[in-house]
Amino acid sequence: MPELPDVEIFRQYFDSASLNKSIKDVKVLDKKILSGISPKDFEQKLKGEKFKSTYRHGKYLIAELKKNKLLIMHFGMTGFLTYFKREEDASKHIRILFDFSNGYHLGYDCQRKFGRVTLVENANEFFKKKKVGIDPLKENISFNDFKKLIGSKKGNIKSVLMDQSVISGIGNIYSDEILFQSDIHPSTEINKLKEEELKKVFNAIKKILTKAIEKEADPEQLPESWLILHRKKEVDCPKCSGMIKHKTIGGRSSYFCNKHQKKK
DNA sequence: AATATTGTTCAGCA
DNA sequence: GTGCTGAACAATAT
Repeated sequence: MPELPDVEIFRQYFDSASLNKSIKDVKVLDKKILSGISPKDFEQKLKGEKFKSTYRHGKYLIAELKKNKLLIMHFGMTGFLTYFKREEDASKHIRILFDFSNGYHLGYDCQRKFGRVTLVENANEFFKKKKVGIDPLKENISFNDFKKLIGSKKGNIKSVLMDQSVISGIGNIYSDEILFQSDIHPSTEINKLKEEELKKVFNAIKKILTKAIEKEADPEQLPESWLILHRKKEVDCPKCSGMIKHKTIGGRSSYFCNKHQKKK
């Protein structure tokens, strides 16, 4: 679930819940979630601090504490944040817990433990080491830059869209959505795409991610015409008279319309 | 009971 | 070096 729009909503949630509150205690409930730092170090370095501001890069949420102290969170497949007061309102699978001095708690919940949390001094260094590509909403890249960026890649368009070292933030669900709305079959080789098709993809990325954030990344609020609400085999296409098909592409479960997303 | 699942990473191979 | 495939990771739902 947590792709770029979801993480942006997490960021807004984090802001309204946790900014400028004194962190009274930190509990690492599952050390597997931590990367590159020991639970002891992590807890020690955060205790008594405050989250000052946040930003997002791709699927990463970054919270700044003091200068040169940044909490970086990735949500894996099942991660989310939960802010609550009473213990009985805590969700299952909270792996890291922040206690604020106002008596409230912020939980980092991650059922499948694929998410990772770390504390770094330099975010750029972290992203460089991780080979994380550009954020498609933050960096205002031109169509020409986009062409250069993905033109150096080979393989099918879906895999390239999901390649985090090129563009950061697009996962399985949104790559399907982008191609669905661009009328392109997900397994189309990227070098077979015409200029106008690339342009469609370029525009769809921004349009779809922005719209999804506006609708709080909540499927119930997203337009009925989007593929995201019809990710099932053999249902009618919400855009044309075609049929939704399923296939594994780029190692992921992909859905597409057999009529308006014809394989070239 | 077998299978599938929104993400990332790595091994093995072409 | 690049790309592809499959596996591993872990927990749950169908």
